Amino acid sequence: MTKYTNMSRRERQLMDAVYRLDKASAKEVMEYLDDGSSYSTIRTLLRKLVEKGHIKRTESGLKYLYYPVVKRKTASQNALKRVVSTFFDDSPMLAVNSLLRMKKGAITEEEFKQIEALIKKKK
Amino acid sequence: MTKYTNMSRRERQLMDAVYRLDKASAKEVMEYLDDGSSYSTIRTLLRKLVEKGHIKRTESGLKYLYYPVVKRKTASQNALKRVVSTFFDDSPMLAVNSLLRMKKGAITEEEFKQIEALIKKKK
DNA sequence: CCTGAAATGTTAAATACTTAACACCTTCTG
DNA sequence: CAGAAGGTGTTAAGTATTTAACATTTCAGG
Repeated sequence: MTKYTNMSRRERQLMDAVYRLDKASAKEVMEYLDDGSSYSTIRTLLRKLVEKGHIKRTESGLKYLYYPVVKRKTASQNALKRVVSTFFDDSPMLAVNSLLRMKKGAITEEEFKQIEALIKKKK
Repeated sequence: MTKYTNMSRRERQLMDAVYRLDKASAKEVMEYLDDGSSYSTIRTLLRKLVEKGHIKRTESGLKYLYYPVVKRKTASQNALKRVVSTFFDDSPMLAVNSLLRMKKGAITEEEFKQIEALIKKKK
């Protein structure tokens, strides 16, 4: 039984915005998305996300700031897992491969060192 | 203006199934998902995806096999890009980092060689 | 042949998502 | 202190998604 608790398209879109902005007012989210939706619409969507427990909000002066319930780090791991599972046969290494190819420009010395260190730790 | 042509929740779910199965009949998709949806439901969803141009189908005996229009490789790159952009500040290297940490168990000699080769090519 | 299994095609109701209008509440400013 | 600016809360209509029923087709076996 595949559980099926993902978000709707729009909810996902809003969540992505909130994750990128880290913590944002309705206005900031609206400006970030910049897709013509009214301020009212964005507010309603954010409220729904709060109701569903995906984000919380905190007062900041007279307005609210919204932020994700699941920490960015956790969410990023989940997102990667999903991609790895769907497209890379559950092999993180295949995904690494793909990312390295994707990267524009050279890999700097520093980046190289970092990867090397991680790999050593693993071995 | 953020364009907003993503799929619905359910569509995304079906597409993921099709990508994992590579090419599958409605029945196979249903069994893969195993979420209690009726066969009829799965078929309707697949038909919609065909209508929207996300998948195609080909006859195989008396049934149809469905397969994605966008190749697995392309789709995987897009998916990675989205995650990297949302959660890793557009830095593929940060995502690599995260993937290496995620990987269970050690990194084999072969895997290490492969990464090394890729990095060399980049430098 | 004729019947059942395994598909498919079509359609429509139920639910969920999406959008935005309208009314109200604080500040700030002239 | 009136009213504009920038917030908020509530509500409801319009769309899209989601589900599944029902009718139809094809083919294999008795």
